[in-house]
Amino acid sequence: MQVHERGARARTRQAILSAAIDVLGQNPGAALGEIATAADVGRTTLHRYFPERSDLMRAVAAEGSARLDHATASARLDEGTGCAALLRLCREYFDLGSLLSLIFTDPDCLSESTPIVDDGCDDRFSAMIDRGHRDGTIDPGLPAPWLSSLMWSQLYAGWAYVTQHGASRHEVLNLLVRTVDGAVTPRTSV
Amino acid sequence: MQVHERGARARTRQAILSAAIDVLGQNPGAALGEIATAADVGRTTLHRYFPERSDLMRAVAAEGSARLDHATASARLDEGTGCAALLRLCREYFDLGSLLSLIFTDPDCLSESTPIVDDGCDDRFSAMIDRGHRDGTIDPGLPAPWLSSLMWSQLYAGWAYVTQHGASRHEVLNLLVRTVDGAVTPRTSV
DNA sequence: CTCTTGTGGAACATCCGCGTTCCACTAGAG
DNA sequence: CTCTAGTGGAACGCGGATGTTCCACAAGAG
Repeated sequence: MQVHERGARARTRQAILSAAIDVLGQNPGAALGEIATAADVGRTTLHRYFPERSDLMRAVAAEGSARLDHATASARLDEGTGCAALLRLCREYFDLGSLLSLIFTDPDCLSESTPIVDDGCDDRFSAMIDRGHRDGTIDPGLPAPWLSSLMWSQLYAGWAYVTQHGASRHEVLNLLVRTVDGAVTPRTSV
Repeated sequence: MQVHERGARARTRQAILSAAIDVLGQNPGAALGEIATAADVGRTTLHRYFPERSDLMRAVAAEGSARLDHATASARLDEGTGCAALLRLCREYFDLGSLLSLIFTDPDCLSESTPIVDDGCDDRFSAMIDRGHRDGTIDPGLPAPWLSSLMWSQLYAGWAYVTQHGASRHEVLNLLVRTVDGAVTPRTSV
């Protein structure tokens, strides 16, 4: 039954990739043995799916980019005010979980597949920020690249806060949205 | 002249430590040879000052903690409103430069010497935030530990922005202060 | 000058992660 | 049952980083 074979192989491959994202997020220089242990497979099996470390890194980058693109699509960046879209994006990205650590601690990993994070060169993101500048929901003094850095750093801080302090994802997400909202909203009094 | 000898040894030791902070900040797993090259000394000399890698790491942690404490003291956390003190702290910490990268990419490194960063367990920091909560300059809905995470993540984002985008330190610091200020200031309209 | 100090280079043994190979075990298809 | 796919363990060679030793060189003190 080839379908079952593919199912088993696909399942193992996915387990390795998920474990790799978790482990590499906390330690980009982790040994392959650690990843194999985390995935609950032997190191031999890992090498059977990804002969060299670089093969695994490429697959991790592809998986991460796919999850990232899915989250971006779910945020519907072109709907509502610029600020509302930005906060929707924060909520979607926050669900990426441990992938946030990997994106932040190993920027070069994903940057070759999807150079979104560091460079603010994502057209959709820039367009969203520009819309916010025009509709008055985002401070025009804050350029899109800086807001990209701002958002990613707070996402990482929030995720680290959850994992290290054992706080509720929901509560931390609320704090995060609150501070991002406050940071980008034009100051009415001043 | 023992003074001169001590001066020479202290100078070399300091050069190694500064180079280690720079190099390890960009790559926590850097080889000792890279650090030695960056410090413009031979690998033999590095081992003469720090026999094992762990010795160097400890010294780096001590040096980082010292710089951190000095910056904290310069911010005079007990003067002015809570928000003003927080922004002063951001300005002082931003001057730490490449040490920011090390603190953020290798949290375990300094956490044993000065567990400030992740835990919001610094009493002076908590007192400053509490004062801000009372004097109305910091949103009472934002707890001190989260503001600590927020501040550090923004500092790292700002430093990375300077090093990668080649932006002016002054401009980036202004953006940083602007967004931190907006994030913590209570919303008057809402 | 000589002697001490600080240094750098070369060589070496060692350790650890990587990549490979081979073999034994288990579960499901037939 | 047999056969096959998938897996895990043991062992090996390789390469890079580490830690050590020895020796040569330069600069300043005496």
